[in-house]
Amino acid sequence: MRWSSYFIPTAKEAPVGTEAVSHQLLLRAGLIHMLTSGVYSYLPLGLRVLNRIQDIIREEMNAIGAQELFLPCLQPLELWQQTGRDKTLAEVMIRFKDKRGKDMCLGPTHEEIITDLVKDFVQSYRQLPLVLYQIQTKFRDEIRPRFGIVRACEFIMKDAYSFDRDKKGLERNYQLMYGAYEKIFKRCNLNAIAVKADSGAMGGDISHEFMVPGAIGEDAVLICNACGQAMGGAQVQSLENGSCPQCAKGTLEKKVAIELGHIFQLGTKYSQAQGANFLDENGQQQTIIMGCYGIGVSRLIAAVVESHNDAAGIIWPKEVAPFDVEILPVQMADSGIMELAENYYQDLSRLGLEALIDDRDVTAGVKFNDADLIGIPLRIVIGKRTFAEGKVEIKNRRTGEVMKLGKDEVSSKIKELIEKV
RNA sequence: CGGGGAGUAGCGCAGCUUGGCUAGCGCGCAACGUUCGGGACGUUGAGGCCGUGGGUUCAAAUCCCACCUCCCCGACCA
Repeated sequence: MRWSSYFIPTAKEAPVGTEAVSHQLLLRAGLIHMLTSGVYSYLPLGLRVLNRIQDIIREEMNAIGAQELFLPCLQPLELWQQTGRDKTLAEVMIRFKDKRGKDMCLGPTHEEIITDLVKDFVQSYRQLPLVLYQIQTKFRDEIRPRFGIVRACEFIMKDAYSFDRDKKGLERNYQLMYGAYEKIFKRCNLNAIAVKADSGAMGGDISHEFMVPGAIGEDAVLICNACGQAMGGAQVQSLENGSCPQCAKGTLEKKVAIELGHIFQLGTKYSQAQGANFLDENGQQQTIIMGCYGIGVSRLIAAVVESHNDAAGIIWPKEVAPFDVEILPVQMADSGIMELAENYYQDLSRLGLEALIDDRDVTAGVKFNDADLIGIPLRIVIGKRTFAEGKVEIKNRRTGEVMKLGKDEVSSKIKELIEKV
């Protein structure tokens, strides 16, 4: 992409009232824009990051045999009345009547919808297990939206649902999801820790939350300073200032954290209420055993920025960066420099790399500062300082390290350099 | 919903206490010139229902009342 014609509205100052670093940087770097409280637009740069995170999630979900589908967010309230969650989720549910006066809502989550779907198509144990997932917009009229896209009223979630004939199958799928979640967060360069959690409005017995401790967050985790054991959920309250129940040696340190994902062994809460049954090999009717597994996809963007930034801006991990490389020609008036920049741009796209070339006619300082702000991991700086000697500079956004390369080596070595970022 | 703060140009702010003439400043934006490796400089210019509605007054950004919106702290959640 050419910066001059690409929509990246960067800002020097953070908008008033923003507190979280990730919120400020996402706004300043032109990734998101607020429409109203808790409702955000994703601008081209933000959408690129979102897409890369979604790609990672899809790969890991598909790898454990989950199948992607896409459910409606426009939903009849009667499905929610079957489980009673029209009442338990009443606070956050956005409800309205359609033209015929029918009660409708915008889906705050999708357990009822998927159970209704599966009920219609699964009749036999031969069709189980089944694991389905989607990446979808959820609507929750949050009591208090916070920290930009960390808690939004309209947000993107990956939600997966497992359907098994017995508890053993559920436990197996639960473990597979657990493993996939660890991989997803690791690939996003997030230091997530899994803690046992309360099931809350979802229901069921066992559940785990994946938390990333940091400067902000709406949750808290306790971490033992001796054995490293992490605890969350109800334990945060009950064990605060206590000694570690795991090793009995260390004390527990409280840290705020962002909840990235939550997995639940639901059991039969929904299948029973909605009549999702199957026949076993003896012709006996059984209730499907369910699990559900959520990741706050849009929230991950904020969590990554919260974990990877410095005073100058965002430092994208290469796995989720909106571009692989930024090409920064310093002297626009120098035709040799511009030609080389254009050649790199062509070469990189031939190599399958996403490059952003800053072809704006602005001073070097503006380009350097904006480059730091939007945080592309690797930067090729072409300027007269080194151009005359046939060299260009490669700068690592994270370390600040600058390497000089012969101008003809760049295209052949760039992939290797990106790998090492 | 309870408690606190704030709405003045695209963004950041001053002015309000003690009403008064054409509502200012910085950034950004447009044009021209000089600059050109870490947010350059000069000149000129465009851009405002001062959150909304009502009231007080000769006169309201400023005083009074009501409402709306946003942010921060609590309960909820990915």
